[in-house]
Amino acid sequence: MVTIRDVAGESGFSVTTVSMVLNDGPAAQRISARTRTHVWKVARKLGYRPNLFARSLRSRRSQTVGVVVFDITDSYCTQILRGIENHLRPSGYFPIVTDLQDDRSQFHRCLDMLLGRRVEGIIAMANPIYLDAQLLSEFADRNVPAVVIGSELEDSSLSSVVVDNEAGTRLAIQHLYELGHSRIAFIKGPKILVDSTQRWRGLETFARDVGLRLDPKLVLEIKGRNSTYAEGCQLTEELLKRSPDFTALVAFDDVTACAAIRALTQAGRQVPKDCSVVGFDDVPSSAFYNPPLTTVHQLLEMQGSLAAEMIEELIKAATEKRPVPPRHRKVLPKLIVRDSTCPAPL
Amino acid sequence: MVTIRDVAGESGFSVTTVSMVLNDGPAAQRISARTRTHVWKVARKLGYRPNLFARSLRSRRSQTVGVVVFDITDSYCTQILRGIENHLRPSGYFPIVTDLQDDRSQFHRCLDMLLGRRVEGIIAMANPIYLDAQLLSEFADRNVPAVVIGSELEDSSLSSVVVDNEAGTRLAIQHLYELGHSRIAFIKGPKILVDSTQRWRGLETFARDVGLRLDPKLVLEIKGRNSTYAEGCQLTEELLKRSPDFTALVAFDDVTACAAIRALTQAGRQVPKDCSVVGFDDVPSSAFYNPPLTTVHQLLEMQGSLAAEMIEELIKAATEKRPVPPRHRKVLPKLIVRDSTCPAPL
DNA sequence: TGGCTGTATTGTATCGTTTCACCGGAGAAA
DNA sequence: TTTCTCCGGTGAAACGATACAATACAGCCA
Repeated sequence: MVTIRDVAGESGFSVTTVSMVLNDGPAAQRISARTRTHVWKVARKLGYRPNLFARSLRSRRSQTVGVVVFDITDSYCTQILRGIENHLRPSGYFPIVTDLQDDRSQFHRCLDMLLGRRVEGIIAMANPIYLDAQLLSEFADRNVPAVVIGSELEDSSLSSVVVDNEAGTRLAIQHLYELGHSRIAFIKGPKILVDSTQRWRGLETFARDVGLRLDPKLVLEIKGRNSTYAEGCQLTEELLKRSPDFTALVAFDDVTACAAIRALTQAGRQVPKDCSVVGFDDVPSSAFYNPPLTTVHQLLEMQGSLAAEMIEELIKAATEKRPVPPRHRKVLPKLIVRDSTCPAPL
Repeated sequence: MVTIRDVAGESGFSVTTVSMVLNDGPAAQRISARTRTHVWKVARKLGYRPNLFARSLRSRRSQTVGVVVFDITDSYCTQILRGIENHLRPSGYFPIVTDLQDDRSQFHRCLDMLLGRRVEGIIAMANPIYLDAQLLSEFADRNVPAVVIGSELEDSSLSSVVVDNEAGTRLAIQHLYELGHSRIAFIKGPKILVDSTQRWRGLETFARDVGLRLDPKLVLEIKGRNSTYAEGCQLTEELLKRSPDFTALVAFDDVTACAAIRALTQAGRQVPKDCSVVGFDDVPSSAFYNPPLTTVHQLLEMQGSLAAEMIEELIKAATEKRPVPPRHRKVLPKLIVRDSTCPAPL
């Protein structure tokens, strides 16, 4: 293994000079251009790779950011991850990922792991079921800059990035309204999720704004802690039983929407001809559903990118011992129209 | 930050002793039990966390394994990742993940990243389109133990883990055969993938074994470099045009199978009543398709786990300068029967 | 000549561990 | 008594980088 000392020896300059040149920081400007190019050439020739352990040990900077995902097999997490990574790369930070595996109790282990590896900041994806305010307050305790994605923390000292749920469902119902639907059924999300309330509010306010009546008989709610395919099917069957004359359905999310389509198909109703369905999230498989699903797309990659940008700011502020107030950003989703919606039957 | 020196001072023992005790290696056996418990107690009391940079710098061991995924947003990769992580954790290794982002040209960057972080071994997920033998030979050049998942490398010096494709498709066609189907259509995978050949061989040999005739008119092949929903639809339409009397279809993979179901539905044929469909891979969304898909499940988590086990062996061998021959393991998939298959119409 | 300035470069301590050779003393063997 | 052997533990030198203060030297003015 070739060390900085080897480069120094071969180039005829001191290790200090080599270090300054290779780091290409402000200090490198004090070194003459001739020396700089020469040192670079020698380093390249010898195939020098700085030892990150030595570097981090001395400089007390790890150049890493910890990322806590609640389930690495969930595309929600990985799309965000993609955004984080791409944003972090140019700045020289490296993401270190730990997976909660949908298990709240692993949070401590993950956090310890990251702190043990001396990450300079942490980005956490908050499945509200697993990651609550109490758990998140640990970040503050440990005195590490942190950004949370997917949980609104207006009152907290943590920064956050969230999707604008209300705007999203407005897009969804507006789309159906413009297609001429007026008998619309709804499956609301579980009460414990703030997303549920926000998404519902978007539907309600739009309906009020345009004077659309929402029939309470056509509104059902997921009882479980989170949405499942099975419950989606079951609630749809219940809706059909209650009042089979609806021509469109807005589901809390894509899982529920797909389940609804399945149940409608099973009941002999064709989607979208007999009933339009719209979801929320735009999970990757929704584009290939039978039929392809009209849904609200969260810009997950962008959310990751934003979070990365914010954590970089926080880290910079922290190293300069400059206090910064937490920031809260909300990203606007957009409607993706596919084949699960069509004009209302006359 | 509390260091080992603080623990030494507080406990009254030397740094060396503390180090030996806390590492709990063979050397710790030379220290009396009284001392050991005392040191542990002090370390816990002070909240001591060893500095991994210092440790790795001195010991020349990073306790990390590099993982190269070809696309982090692909559930194939993340399920394997889950298996790797769970296997690695108890042994104290930490996986460091880099993402090729479906871009072959990023391979060098990823590899450099990992080697720069001094990983002790590498596990690579081989999407054969992006990761070929030529690229993989780099591992050998860089002299780092490596295991490849998803690419058969019998002749190579690299170790590998693969799914038994042939056994998988045998299960698929056997299932249809037992349901009474004899007019079966097939969509073969792209020629450049070895998986395609292997999966086809499983179908052929089973047919030969039971005396089932495969009509060449009912066999189509994906022309693109990899399977897509669009081409799956198109090929299914072509099959229907050629000879609409088939009662079952075996697709190369789940994407193709879902596309086939979509195309069949569009053409007015109900699945499974008019035509059974079976896929391969069991991607998570297949369980929620309309209808839920019968498919061949690859034990991805187990594949990851196996790869992790193998890399640990290789690392151990390498540190002991003991040569080990590459190993090649093949895991048996299993059939998951859902609602896209049913007995053949009489 | 001497003193001053600024630029280009250097020497050395240091980060927090592990490693390796060594050591004091107690008991056993000679 | 002397020598040996363990046992239980220690001191100091790495590991490979960065930080900081210091220095050599050329150029310039008085």
